[in-house]
Amino acid sequence: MATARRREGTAEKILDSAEERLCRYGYNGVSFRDIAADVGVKSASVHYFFPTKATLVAAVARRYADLCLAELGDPAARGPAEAVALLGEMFRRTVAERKRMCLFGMMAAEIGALPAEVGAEARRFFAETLRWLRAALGEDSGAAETILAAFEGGVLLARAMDDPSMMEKVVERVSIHEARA
Amino acid sequence: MATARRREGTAEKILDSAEERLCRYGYNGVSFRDIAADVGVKSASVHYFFPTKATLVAAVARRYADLCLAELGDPAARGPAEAVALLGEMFRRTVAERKRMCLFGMMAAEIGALPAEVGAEARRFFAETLRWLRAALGEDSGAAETILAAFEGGVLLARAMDDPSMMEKVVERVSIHEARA
DNA sequence: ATGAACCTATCAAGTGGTAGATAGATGACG
DNA sequence: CGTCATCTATCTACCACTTGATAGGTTCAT
Repeated sequence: MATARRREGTAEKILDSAEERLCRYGYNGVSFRDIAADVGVKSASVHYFFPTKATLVAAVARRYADLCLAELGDPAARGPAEAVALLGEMFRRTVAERKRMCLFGMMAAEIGALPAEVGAEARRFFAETLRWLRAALGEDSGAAETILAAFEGGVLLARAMDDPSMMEKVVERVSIHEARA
Repeated sequence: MATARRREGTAEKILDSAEERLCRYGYNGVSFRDIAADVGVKSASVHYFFPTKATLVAAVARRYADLCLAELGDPAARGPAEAVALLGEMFRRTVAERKRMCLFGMMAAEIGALPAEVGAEARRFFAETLRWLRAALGEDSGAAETILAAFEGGVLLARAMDDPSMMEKVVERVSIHEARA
């Protein structure tokens, strides 16, 4: 869901590589050495910027959450249908263009294997996204959890079946439902 | 989603432990030694029954998928609303009673880190479950993907927020929507 | 000459996997 | 019946490799 960045220093390149790998292989599928190779440095240099794996992954999570929430913007500035379409489009892009998990979808699945500080960041992301959705839909709608769940699950389905159209079907159907409501 | 078993030999105990750990920590969060300790044998004995990690995890996936699909039964034997309620109940139980991921939800997330034979088993599970749902809903409904996505995503949300009521809200809302349709 | 940004080299722990021994059950055959 | 061979399930002991992490040195711009 996160977008492009340019003119990066080593620290940002490390975050980029870590994010990419976390979204594809999960926490235990990422190693300092792989990240270092992506960036073109040695693994000790990764430790220089991020002393432990927990601090590195927490930094990735924080940057990712901030970027997503910034992209969502002010829920009051949009009607319910537009808000759902915007959120759906972010998920659709993650699948279609990046062919990877939403970072926090991955972290939600693996939460039992994550350092506590990373789990906390995941909880924050979902809480804030739900708050945003509820604000956009109207507080009494009660659809926020289901819409977010459908989008996250759509990514799972599309990845498991290796078929991005799964995600598109979900976004389309949820949008229609919400426009009708 | 899988249910209880009794009078097990070592091979079944190994599958039980592996399934439990896979649902909680993911593929790379499971080790032969941990499983062996659960069962009360040495890791070489696990290799005796399942020579490689890929064969072990594929066996877990096969058993899990077969059990789930057997529990779903014949889609023609139920109306659409009942079918959705049954599927929803299976997901609800996974979260409320086991406090873990649906195995294939986890595998969908981590699919990039999985041996090919395991990924194939995941694809089979989702394809068959969707086929079952489509048969139950009526072929032209087009809601199957979204319903399954919402349920899988509901598990993610409930785990990330450590709040089983998330899953319950999703099941409830999807059921109501489907009963109305 | 100070400090940031790297490096080399290493460590202890854990990984999947293998080799070979052993104890006990099973069964065939004289 | 006895006993010999085979099979199953388990063990101990190891191997090569990867992991996160650390210590200490080098390079280079300010």
